[in-house]
Amino acid sequence: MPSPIKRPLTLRDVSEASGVSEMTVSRVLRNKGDVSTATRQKVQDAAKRLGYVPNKIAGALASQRVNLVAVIIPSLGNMVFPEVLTGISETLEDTELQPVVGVTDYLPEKEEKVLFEMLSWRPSGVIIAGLEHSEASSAMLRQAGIPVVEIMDVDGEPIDSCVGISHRKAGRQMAEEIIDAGYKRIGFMGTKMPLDHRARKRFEGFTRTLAKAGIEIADQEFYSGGSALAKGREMTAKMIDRTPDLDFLYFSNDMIGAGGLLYLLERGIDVPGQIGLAAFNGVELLDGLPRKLATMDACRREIGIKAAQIIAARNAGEIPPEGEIVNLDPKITPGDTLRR
Amino acid sequence: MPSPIKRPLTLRDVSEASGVSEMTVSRVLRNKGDVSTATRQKVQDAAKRLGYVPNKIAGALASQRVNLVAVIIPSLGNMVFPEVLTGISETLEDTELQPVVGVTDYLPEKEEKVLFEMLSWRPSGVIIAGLEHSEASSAMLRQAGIPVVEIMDVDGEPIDSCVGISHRKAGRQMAEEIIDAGYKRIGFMGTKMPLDHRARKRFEGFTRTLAKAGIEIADQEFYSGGSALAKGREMTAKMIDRTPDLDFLYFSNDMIGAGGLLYLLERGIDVPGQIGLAAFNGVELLDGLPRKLATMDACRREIGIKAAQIIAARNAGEIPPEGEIVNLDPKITPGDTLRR
DNA sequence: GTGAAAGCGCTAACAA
DNA sequence: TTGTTAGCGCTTTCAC
Repeated sequence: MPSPIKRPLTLRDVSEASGVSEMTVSRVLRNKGDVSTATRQKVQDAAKRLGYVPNKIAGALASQRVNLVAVIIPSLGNMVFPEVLTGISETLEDTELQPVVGVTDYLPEKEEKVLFEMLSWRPSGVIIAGLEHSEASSAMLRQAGIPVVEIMDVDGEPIDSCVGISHRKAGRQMAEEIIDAGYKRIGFMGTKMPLDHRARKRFEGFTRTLAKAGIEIADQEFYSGGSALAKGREMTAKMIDRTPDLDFLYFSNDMIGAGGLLYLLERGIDVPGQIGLAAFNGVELLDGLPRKLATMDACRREIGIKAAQIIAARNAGEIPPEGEIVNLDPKITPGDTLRR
Repeated sequence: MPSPIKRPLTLRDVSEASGVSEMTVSRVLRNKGDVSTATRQKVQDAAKRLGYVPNKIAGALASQRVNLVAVIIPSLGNMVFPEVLTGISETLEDTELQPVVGVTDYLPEKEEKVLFEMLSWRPSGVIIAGLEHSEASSAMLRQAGIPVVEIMDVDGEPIDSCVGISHRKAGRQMAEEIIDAGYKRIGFMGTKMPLDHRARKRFEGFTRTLAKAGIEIADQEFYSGGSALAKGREMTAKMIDRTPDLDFLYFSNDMIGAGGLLYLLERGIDVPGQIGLAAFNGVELLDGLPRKLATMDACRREIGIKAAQIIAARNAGEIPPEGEIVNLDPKITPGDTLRR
């Protein structure tokens, strides 16, 4: 049993316990430089026996290298972001880099705070959601002198690199699909979030394309807070009540779309005969629904993977520090709530 | 526009730019000690103008204090854990502490790795899910010399403090409820995860209580991977096909429960008349379902809040470093899938 | 293959 | 109120 020392152990403790100089102990513990098998063994034994945990703070300060990647996202409650994180983690697992997550709750001030906080740990790179940042945040990112990858969106001016989809195009594509299918009286439901720029861009792309075809949104409804599934249900009820001649509902996310779908089916409304439905995101959840909701894949895992690859490559010095723009292609899943 | 310096700025830069000693600059930037308003102003101006971001690595090393709390959870995809995180974040927001999340994927080896990694940053405390850890992990936690709070579960021997519910009791309570309602032919569906000890304990509490009433699980089914909603649907279909005389289905989580519910309703089966249903977790999602699924609240936010409070109090030296055990009481939400 | 010395950028403790 | 000195625990560099 290891001795119950309260003060955290230092290299020196291992050095003394093994009779090897601190420097050599350090080398063994980092697998750096040539060390004879004998001393290596002595050191490893001692370290293990004592339960030594190296102090990264000191290591980072001395080496001027911190193998952390700051990942800044708006929320963890959305499922969309955990999926991006999965892609990032998977990719970084093959490197010495480690992701550290910060959450902004879609608030620019909080983004600023979180960013400042993370940069003060001198990470090797930053992956941050969105292209819209406050003056201060942009300045910090630019000054940081480390690779920065803005993700999820490509509609705008990246600071450095950028991996995502065009949400304007996503909105446009869905609108085209709906127009092609012959729907005319279209209702929209979304979140009451002026700061969710991606949702806003999708909406813009959507309405503009409809407008070009001479169609205007016939009704719309926004929500905030609460269970998205329940909100989708409620909003749908309200909307088809208020505007009974709607023949299509476009939801800004899958969860409210699922709520709407469940409600319509319960009411015995023919989907997609009487009313067509589409949403956005392509979350796994949808697989279990009674009918497959038309949606659009936002390439979340791919975004995470690509972003992490960019950081890793830059960190390894493989890529000249140049901005790279990766514009992924969101694909429509027609499902069976969109008549053909 | 700030000058485009590539080397990160140091205190010294601010000191030179403001004509104030490094030490006083440090004081201003940390709001520590008395500094005249004049110098304070000078320093703040200079820091802002240069875009100085303090180096926490150096600060932490010098002060021997790191205001980080390591939070170690099995997964981010489960919604349960983001909710715990929310409670933790909220609570720590009022302090100088910051949560840092690590994910284990329910793998003990990964837990060990993540723990080692996090401890090497010398955090001020650890919040870790579960009471079951490898020898090495337990040793690290014990040796760390910082407050450790094990969360989600109280059925076992905590290393230090512990906040959670008794999953055995949760299983027992649900079994009692079902027995009281007069159900006799009970099917169980859960995850194929020998390492999810909490699910295991719930199952044990459940079956034992049934056994005491002379009831045995009539059928069971386990899944892994994929969309939980879809799996719930599939498993339910398979099970009521295989064992048509079942009058109750108990699901180990709400998502598969929801899938089962949707399936049964679609098939036109009377719930809870012909078949009763219950699940576990009390996730918000359930609010939007056609029928309210009976479930049990696992007090997730509360657990996060309480755990963070313990760490914060210990960190502030308010509480003698003694193990505290908080046994929360999970409450049954009967919903309307359990006949009375 | 191994060790000694000199910092990394900041803060504690003390002095002025 | 302000400044000086001496590290924090490690790694870099260079000598052996």
